[in-house]
Amino acid sequence: MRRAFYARPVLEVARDLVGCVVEHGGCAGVIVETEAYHDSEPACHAFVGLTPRTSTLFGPPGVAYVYRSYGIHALLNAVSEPAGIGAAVLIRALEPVAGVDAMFARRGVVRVEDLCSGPGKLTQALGIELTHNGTSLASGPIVFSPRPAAWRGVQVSVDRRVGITKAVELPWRFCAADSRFLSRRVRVARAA
DNA sequence: CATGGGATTGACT
DNA sequence: GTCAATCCCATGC
Repeated sequence: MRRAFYARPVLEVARDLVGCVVEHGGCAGVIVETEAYHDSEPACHAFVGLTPRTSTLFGPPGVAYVYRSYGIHALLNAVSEPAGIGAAVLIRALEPVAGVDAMFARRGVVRVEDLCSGPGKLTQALGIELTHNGTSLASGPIVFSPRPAAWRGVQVSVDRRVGITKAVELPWRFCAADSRFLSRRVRVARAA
């Protein structure tokens, strides 16, 4: 997708990225789970303002923001909203569609459901590293492309974000309904 | 310069 | 269900 796709409200970008394709390292997968982050809320790294770490988030949209989580995992985000606004979409899970053998080799698991069903898993499966921070999602090496025809009308479920301690109430997680490749099940809304 | 806290995962009880 | 691994960076002295 071009830059204009990402230069929109991050909630729209997060929803619209479900069903799109991510390619890297000879592998590809369809995005089945995303989360939105915005500098107006404390769960977002950009909440603290412009620092060396957050400069990617405040930069131009359509760029990869990759950072290390828990000292171990690289997490992939798509910088969104116009430059000057710190916002990004976290890619949390993929349905593997190409290069599955390479994914198994990188992951060392036996079930296809374990390849990309989490934000740290999918970066390992695709060989995405911290050095990809700041690279264009249009020209690569990580490339995002529009929904294949079969995903054009995908049903998207909404849920609260996973693994955060602040702004936990915001319904900013978007999942392909009924996908078996999610990092966790969508929590069904409880009756009031 | 020292400290502390994670947008997680996998191994283990 | 619990818990440690491990590193980047924001913050505070």
